[in-house]
Amino acid sequence: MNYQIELRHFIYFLAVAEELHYRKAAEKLFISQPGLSTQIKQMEEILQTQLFVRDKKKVSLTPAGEFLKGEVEFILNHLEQTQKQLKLIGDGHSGEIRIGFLGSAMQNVVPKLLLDMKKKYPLVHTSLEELSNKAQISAIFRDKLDLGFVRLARVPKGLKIKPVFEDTFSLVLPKDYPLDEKGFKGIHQVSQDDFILFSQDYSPLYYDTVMSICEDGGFTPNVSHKSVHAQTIFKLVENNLGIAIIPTALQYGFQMEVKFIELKKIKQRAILSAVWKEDNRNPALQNCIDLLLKE
Amino acid sequence: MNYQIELRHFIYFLAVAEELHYRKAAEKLFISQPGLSTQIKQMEEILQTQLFVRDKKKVSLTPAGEFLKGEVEFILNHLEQTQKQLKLIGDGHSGEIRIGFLGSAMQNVVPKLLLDMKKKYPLVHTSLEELSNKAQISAIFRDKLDLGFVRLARVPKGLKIKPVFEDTFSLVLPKDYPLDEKGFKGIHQVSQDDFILFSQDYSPLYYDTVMSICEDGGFTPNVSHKSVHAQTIFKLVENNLGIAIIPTALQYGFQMEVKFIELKKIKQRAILSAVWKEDNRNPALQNCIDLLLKE
DNA sequence: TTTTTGTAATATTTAATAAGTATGAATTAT
DNA sequence: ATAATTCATACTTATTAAATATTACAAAAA
Repeated sequence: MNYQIELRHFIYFLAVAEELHYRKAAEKLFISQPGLSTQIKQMEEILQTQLFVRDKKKVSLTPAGEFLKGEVEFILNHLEQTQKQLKLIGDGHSGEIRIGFLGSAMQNVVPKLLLDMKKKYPLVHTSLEELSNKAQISAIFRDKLDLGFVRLARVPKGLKIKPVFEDTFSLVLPKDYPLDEKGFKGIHQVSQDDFILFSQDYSPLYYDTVMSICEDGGFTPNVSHKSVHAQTIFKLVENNLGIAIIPTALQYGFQMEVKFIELKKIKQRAILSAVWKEDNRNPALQNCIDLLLKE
Repeated sequence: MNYQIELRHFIYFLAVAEELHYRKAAEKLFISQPGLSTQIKQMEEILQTQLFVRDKKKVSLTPAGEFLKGEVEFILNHLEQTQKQLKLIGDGHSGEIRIGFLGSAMQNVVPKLLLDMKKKYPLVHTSLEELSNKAQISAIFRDKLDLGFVRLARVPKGLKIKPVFEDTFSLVLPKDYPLDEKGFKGIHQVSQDDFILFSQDYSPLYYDTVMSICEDGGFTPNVSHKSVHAQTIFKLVENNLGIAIIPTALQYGFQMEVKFIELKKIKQRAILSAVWKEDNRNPALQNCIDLLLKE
């Protein structure tokens, strides 16, 4: 008596509305004609609206039926589309990946990944956010980020980390500094200068690495300024407030009056790593990581 | 084995997606928990997509499930509306338009529209609901509302927005405040007062506009209270807890012991806009919009 | 530790109901 | 007339949703 309308009703209705003929519609649906009759009748009862006029020898739609036909076509199409879309998302071919990164990852790793993703999974959207190491780790834990690009040696339990880019370090010097690529023999030559570094808090690994570079050169650097922005560091160097050591990749993309000397002979490397949560449920993420690590 | 998805599945799914708890969802649906479990499982099989993660002790949605939740909300709302429309058409009327509005739209725009509609389309029913900007946008997206009246500068993709009423702002002052229309020279005269505003969350555009009015007056307002109801704001002003700036139209329709000074010389205007979904399928809506925009 | 509590998943049975068969009534065509 | 075609009704069968009872597992409490 008090049934609920179901999609089956809509499918049957549409067949009758198209054929305007119960037997033919029933054949198309591979059910018996009486079954179809009762279902349509039931449907009219549930909706409390007459949908067809059975006018002795021919069936036709009422205005309400005409309206419903349009709606049912829309609903069934929309449903089909939804199912397709759903399957894609479930298989990781669609959806969204939220990526966090350090500014320095924007020089090569991240853009390359975005291009590869777009090529292989054009339906996957990405959202990008520049964040500190710490903020990325925390965001990944809270499931606010799927993938991060950090400079860290290790990460808390539950997260996975893989190096994705290894870079040399470079000295950043003011344009008029009395030393150039040719004259450069070793890091000890700048031991008397003030140093401008990324703050320890922002990237402990970077900080420790730079310290060890200087130690290997036989001195402890005099750190005059700390910053979290490459832009700021360059600006300070430009204004003769000190010199810096940065991952080489960072020298591209800024318009600055400074010069660089790449520290090729030094063993330390600036390592950028990808981080993600082991049990992340985003199906698109695995595809993304596979793409990132495949080479 | 090879079943077909049914609306029942969607209704069950939505309950679980909302409660994230099988037993509670089952109770809400007045069915048994095992029945619900099997139906959801069947649904996942039919769709060939995992929708929930049952993580021993807690249930959560997969990205695919998250996507489906939004779609199901839309589909079920649309269906409900379709049934209502169908019944009206079957009964010889011609449909229903569901309108949402901010309280301030009730002073002129909405009543006028209702009168015009009644005159031109007497068989079209309207349902009205007072909602915040945000709630209207969300309801329009989920097909719970056909037309909204908001104060927003822009709306998400897929929605259309058109200004329909431009209003000045007015100062709201306590009855005994030592300033009146004659003595009023500019907004700077009230720069020392506390301000009571509609909350930023409720109407960001209003908030920003009031801020810019004060900035133009050379000060940053000291906001002491925020509210979402004009009634409350007037009450607070009446009790000398501060002064307010509101769209002028709001001053009508309330019985309050406050006085108003219209800020005629100020360039900012309170703009009320109509919003609707581009691909809304309600046939009565287009007529309504035409009527609304024709002047 | 063991017990209790709260959770979802199985197994089995029962009840609801969609769909089938057979048939009838009404209409048109021959 | 008679036959053929249409949809509706009565009744039966087969399918399947949903209920009951139970299990399995984990977390919280004793």
